[in-house]
Amino acid sequence: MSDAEQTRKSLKNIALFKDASDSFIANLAQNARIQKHSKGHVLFVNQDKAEKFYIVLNGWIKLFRETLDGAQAVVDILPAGHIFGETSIFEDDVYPYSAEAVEPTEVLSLPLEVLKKEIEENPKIALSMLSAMARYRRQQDREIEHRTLQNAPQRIGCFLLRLADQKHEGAITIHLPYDKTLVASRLGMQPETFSRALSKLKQATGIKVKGATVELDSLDQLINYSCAVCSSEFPCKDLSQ
Amino acid sequence: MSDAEQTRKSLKNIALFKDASDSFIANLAQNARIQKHSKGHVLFVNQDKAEKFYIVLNGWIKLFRETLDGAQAVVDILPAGHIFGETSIFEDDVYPYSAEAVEPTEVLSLPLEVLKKEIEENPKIALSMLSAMARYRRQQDREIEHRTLQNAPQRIGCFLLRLADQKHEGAITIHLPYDKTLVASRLGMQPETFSRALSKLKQATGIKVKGATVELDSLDQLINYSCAVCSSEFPCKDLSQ
DNA sequence: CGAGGGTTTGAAGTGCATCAAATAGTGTGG
DNA sequence: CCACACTATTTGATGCACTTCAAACCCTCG
Repeated sequence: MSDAEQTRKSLKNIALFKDASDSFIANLAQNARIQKHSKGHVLFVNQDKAEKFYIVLNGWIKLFRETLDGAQAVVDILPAGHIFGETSIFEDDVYPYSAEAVEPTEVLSLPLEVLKKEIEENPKIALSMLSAMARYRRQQDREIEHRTLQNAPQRIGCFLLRLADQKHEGAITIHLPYDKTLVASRLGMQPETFSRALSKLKQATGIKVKGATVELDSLDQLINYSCAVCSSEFPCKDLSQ
Repeated sequence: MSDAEQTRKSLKNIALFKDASDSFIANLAQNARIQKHSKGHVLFVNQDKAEKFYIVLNGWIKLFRETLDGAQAVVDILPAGHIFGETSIFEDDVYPYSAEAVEPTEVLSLPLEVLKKEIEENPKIALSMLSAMARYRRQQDREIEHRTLQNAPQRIGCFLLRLADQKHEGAITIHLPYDKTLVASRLGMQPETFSRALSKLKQATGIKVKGATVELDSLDQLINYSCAVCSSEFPCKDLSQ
């Protein structure tokens, strides 16, 4: 697939652009650049002046904020097809977090200016953006709730459930999408805590863990364990995109 | 002041409506109802069908989510002039949290339908709403970071700083806006922890606490203590509205 | 095979929660 | 104005969850 084709296809798949006009997509595509980043590369840091937004083509991007003494809080970890940096339009044109490739990663880089203009002129896009923001907001509310009410093993169980096909019946195999260390930071805990909490979850629910794969006889094992301490009914919707 | 006057004035003061047309404000005002709620009254619960949004006229509204076993996570505590329930337009028309008056409280109740229509038809309002959502998003990101990186005394210090006039030089007196128990839940900790953490903060920074008032010789005491473990530079903007 | 990261395990410490009880503060009716 | 009831707040004692530091183990890949 040529770069131009890939660009157009990637843009079309973004929920934000589902009502976008072809001319807008074409305009974006024309200004798009594909960037390849190696593991550990930092695309931008918190408070940088924002001129681009991005779409992940493959690999993984970690969004995070960090303090002077180096402690970091992971905001999110994004797979292919996800967009980031787009909200800076409304935030003094600076990024509200830092972004780093945690794997060799390709991203599409696009000018915020073009998006900004379109949002101001095309109500449909503004509405799509509002939906996206509302969805993100719900996700964040849920995240805060989880950090407050769930303990480490329960948070892991909840994370696994969101990775699984939630309509699936019977036995399932789940693959962790990235390093356990990274999952730990995504869930706001230390790698050691993650390791121990996973053992506890294993013992409490009867799931089988082997390296990066997790096998369940049924989702109910996890649902009973994790969803009891959550205000959302299972299945909790995937709000990530 | 008559109810009609108060209604109009309250609407005009909402950031979301700063670019609203007079006819829209008039339309909203016509459909507005003032409700008085006593302490403890629950306006709606998480997942209720959403038909109204609200503006706090006086008193305090607690937004929260709770699990089956009664544990609750406080999302926010809103003073006069704040709006809530408005995002349900984009969320399947259900409320994403429960709302309770924590004091005798008056709210303005307004039909979501009218707002929804206006957002769809008036790009200016859609943009205002986007700004509001972006601001809220930043606030949530910060909240998650604080819960991850700050300990209890630091979170209290940060909370006090946000209550203070951040440009003020020299000595300041800060009044806690509501019950210490409520502040504790707002900060995601137990009342006992709050009490002990406040003592620790007092001892570490030299602030003076007497009931619900806190006296500082200067903001620097708190800034050094709390902002060291935060990714935002002081002064961190008030993002609440 | 050996180096280096990721992962697990152990031991010890810290922070917060929990349970229980004392104390302070507030509003009430007498 | 006082006594009482009730709630908010503080304090103490204890336990659990998570972190931290250290070391071992495992896996992968050159």
